[in-house]
Amino acid sequence: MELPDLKDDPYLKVLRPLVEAYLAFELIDNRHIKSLRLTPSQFDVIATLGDTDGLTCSELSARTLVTKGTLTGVLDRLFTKGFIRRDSVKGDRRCIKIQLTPKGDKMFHDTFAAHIAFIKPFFERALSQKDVDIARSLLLRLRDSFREEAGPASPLTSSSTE
Amino acid sequence: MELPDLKDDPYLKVLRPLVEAYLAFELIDNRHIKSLRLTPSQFDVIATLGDTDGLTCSELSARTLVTKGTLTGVLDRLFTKGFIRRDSVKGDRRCIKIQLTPKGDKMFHDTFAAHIAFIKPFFERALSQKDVDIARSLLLRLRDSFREEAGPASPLTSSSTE
DNA sequence: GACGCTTTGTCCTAGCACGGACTACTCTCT
DNA sequence: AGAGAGTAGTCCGTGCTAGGACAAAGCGTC
Repeated sequence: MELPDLKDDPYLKVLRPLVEAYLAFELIDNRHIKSLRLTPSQFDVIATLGDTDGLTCSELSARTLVTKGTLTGVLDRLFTKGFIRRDSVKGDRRCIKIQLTPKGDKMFHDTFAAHIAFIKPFFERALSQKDVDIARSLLLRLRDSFREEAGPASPLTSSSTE
Repeated sequence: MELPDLKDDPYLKVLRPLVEAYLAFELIDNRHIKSLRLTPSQFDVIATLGDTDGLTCSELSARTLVTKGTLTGVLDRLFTKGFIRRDSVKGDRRCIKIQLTPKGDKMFHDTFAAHIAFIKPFFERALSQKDVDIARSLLLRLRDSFREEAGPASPLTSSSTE
């Protein structure tokens, strides 16, 4: 994407690698998820629901990379696959509590740890322990630079700023 | 996405920052592109076509992040906006040469440098010159780790392995 | 209780992603 | 020349995305 010919610029020298590293990761990641007969969004939702006792749609879209509007369709497909239930919530008839079914829970336990184990060696192979710490720190500084003036950057991965 | 609770694992400590840094960048980047009344894919195509004397569809999809199948639609929309021409190629009637129109060329020159200038400060602010070199090296190692056993990873950003 | 304001989830539009199927054309090999 | 293999671009199906519009429901105030 918009990877410039002006890439000789010293500061932009990190743009391409950032994009390329992420895309290379994403390719591998998605390929593995696909082998589970899930889409990335579906995996995201199942992983987020795992080991909880149910979340509402808005909680789900806040904790995943799936926006509110998209969530409806993703949940529809997970529902027809039998992985989730939609229960009404006592006390607030606007909300719907999304929960994993036993089948969904099995999917979560069968695949989640396996997925992590699959991903991990790619990092181990590339970076030493020390490298990890350095990379982590630099990436977080970059992230924060982009987040700072980003306006309402949405609480996407707002998690621990760590 | 699939960001684990197992994130205490030392090697995965770099997964979240990688994803978050990229997404934070992408948010800013796309926001600016949108202000130009273009989509990221459209910008990608225009930037790639800029300062060339025309590319075929397959060259375009090799140099951008837009796949062959998606390209048709993207080009359709750029065509109706008057930014590109589709000319037949002498000597190979399978090919179509995609070229910027004067209007497209103006768009390219007006916006490309401006976009780079817009992005650059975010990097400058976060990283010193030295940091850039380190980050670059680590990210490239990560990228290559993911690319190695990636099978036919498609010549996406195959550019210089640098 | 009636007024407004916010939140929740759904639906809609335009656009993009991928991969597979398909047609049209070119190239290679015999 | 003819057969087979490869390439170029299009089209299709399924799914995802952002953002905006919307109705239903809850909350605050008077």
